[in-house]
Amino acid sequence: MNNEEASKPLNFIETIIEEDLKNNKHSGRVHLRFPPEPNGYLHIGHAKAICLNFGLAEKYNGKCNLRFDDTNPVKEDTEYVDSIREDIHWLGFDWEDREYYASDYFDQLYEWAVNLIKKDKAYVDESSADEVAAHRGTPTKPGLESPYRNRSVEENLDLLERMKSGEFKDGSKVLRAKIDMSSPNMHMRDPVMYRIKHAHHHRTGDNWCIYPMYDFAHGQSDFIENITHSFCTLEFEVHKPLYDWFLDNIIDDPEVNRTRTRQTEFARLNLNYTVMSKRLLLQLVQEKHVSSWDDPRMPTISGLRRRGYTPESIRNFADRVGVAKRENIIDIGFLEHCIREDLNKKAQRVMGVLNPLKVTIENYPEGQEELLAAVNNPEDETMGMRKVPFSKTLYIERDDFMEDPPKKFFRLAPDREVRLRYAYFIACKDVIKDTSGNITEIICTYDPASRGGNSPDGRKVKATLHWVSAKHAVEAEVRLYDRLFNIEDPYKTEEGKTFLSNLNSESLQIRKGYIEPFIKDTEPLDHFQFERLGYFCTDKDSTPEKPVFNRTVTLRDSWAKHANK
RNA sequence: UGCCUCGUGGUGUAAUUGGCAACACGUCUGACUCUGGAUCAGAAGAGUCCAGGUUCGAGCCCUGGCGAGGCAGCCA
Repeated sequence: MNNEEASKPLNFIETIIEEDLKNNKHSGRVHLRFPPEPNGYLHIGHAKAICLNFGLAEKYNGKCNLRFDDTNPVKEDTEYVDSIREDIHWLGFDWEDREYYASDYFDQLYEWAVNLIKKDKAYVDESSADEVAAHRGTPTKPGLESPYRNRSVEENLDLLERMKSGEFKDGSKVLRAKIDMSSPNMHMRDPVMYRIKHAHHHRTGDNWCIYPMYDFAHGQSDFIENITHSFCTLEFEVHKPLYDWFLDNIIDDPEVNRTRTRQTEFARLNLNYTVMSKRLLLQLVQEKHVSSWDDPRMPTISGLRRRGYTPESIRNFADRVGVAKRENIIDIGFLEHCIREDLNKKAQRVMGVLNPLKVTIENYPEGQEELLAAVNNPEDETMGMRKVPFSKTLYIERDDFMEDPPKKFFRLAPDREVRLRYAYFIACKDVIKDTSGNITEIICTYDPASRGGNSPDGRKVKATLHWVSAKHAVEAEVRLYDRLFNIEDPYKTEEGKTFLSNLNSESLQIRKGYIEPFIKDTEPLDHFQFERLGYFCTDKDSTPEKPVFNRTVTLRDSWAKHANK
């Protein structure tokens, strides 16, 4: 731990860990785990949990396991385990050889279930699912005991064995813990431990036809792996008494029980202008509202990666949003701040025009070309310089010219002079329009003495524009992304509508861009700043013949802010 | 009308045995600038959900309210 870390105030989770360390509860060990279910792609909310668990392990010189919580074969798939592995590694974390699966523990769990029956703490119930639900009561009304609750140990043992051997149909029987049907905590009302599912499991194949429930697998998995602290999100808070009940009834040694893992809950991450539920993200993918799980508009880690987010920016974001128990909604602008901050330091600068306006420099010699020196990154001298070609016919951004400019518009206008970055001062002399009055071209003159961007007489210009030589420009597809939803809270809908009605129909706009030749050899995941426009990232669809860029985020734009007022 | 958890600037997170409510993002000024970017300097913005109580002193302790979220899958 460095000094900066040591002086930073602790969050409530670090306080718990340090307290346990101080009391030597686990002999100085900190051993955590990140336990995703492989039923979907990881999103930025998971990134918070990943950074929390792996980050804490790093900070306290401990370990963090990756454990797939794969107790429900009908929802899970190896495609998801592969993506989860890739995403965590990409974020920069490593679980070494500690990649575990809840399904690794099926034998042990079964043995514990048998033991619980022997202690008369579990029974086989053959009520239907509807009956079980009806008998459970409601949060305000106690439940009713099942008619099968008091079978003999022998009968229960026999029935469980036969459930396991495949004798019964799905849904016909369950194994339940015998706890308290009148508990004020619904989860303690004889929770289901095992259900019958004749389904193929991505790892255990057809070995099993009964599968443990989350509650009967999670705490025990933590225990088996010798986890010291089990961090999960708030919705599991009401499960904690059950987490403890199973372990208390499984572990016979009181000393082991005293030091075993404890669950601590924290508030999950929420972001405005997006949704963070795997179910809804799956729906967006399946119904083709987005192209895939890694569509750059998705809040998935793979989507953010493709969008151009860096691991550092996400880790920094996770670190800075902090962790607490109260519900929170983080402004997506804060995530954007984090990526701008990182890319500002790292990104290669390049000039590109996305909405071109042709400029002819009338006093520039026909056929002449020259190379002008440009800085690759003003924030990082070591990134060096490059040459940008200049010629008589250029493109500038259409927004950078106004025939009749308002008061605070500094850019190009008739008879006004501006600088072309790293090139020359130019002044607008004429405007050419088509028959319907649209501007098709502007005619400018340049000042040869201002080569490189400064005029020897010291005169100032109020604006510097980016530009590209028409002849040398590389054509590219540029994908401009915006927020996926129109409103902060996509769940807020009119009567009878779903979150889909809040989808932003303009979240993707495709443009043909003209980029300086420097980007010719770009490869997927390269980051650039297109000067004055934003940060861009080469897409995986990109080819040398047809480069494709995704806009990660715009630059901050105080003019746009002013213009919108 | 049950149980659990949580209420601190617009947003998020702090305030370690009670001691002038701090930091970040955002917002607004100004400086600088070959990116209306970055950077730098500054400002506004909460008296800590409410009401009582203990105390010289309460965001923190006590009591009572109010509000928000979670819990009734053979999902996790």
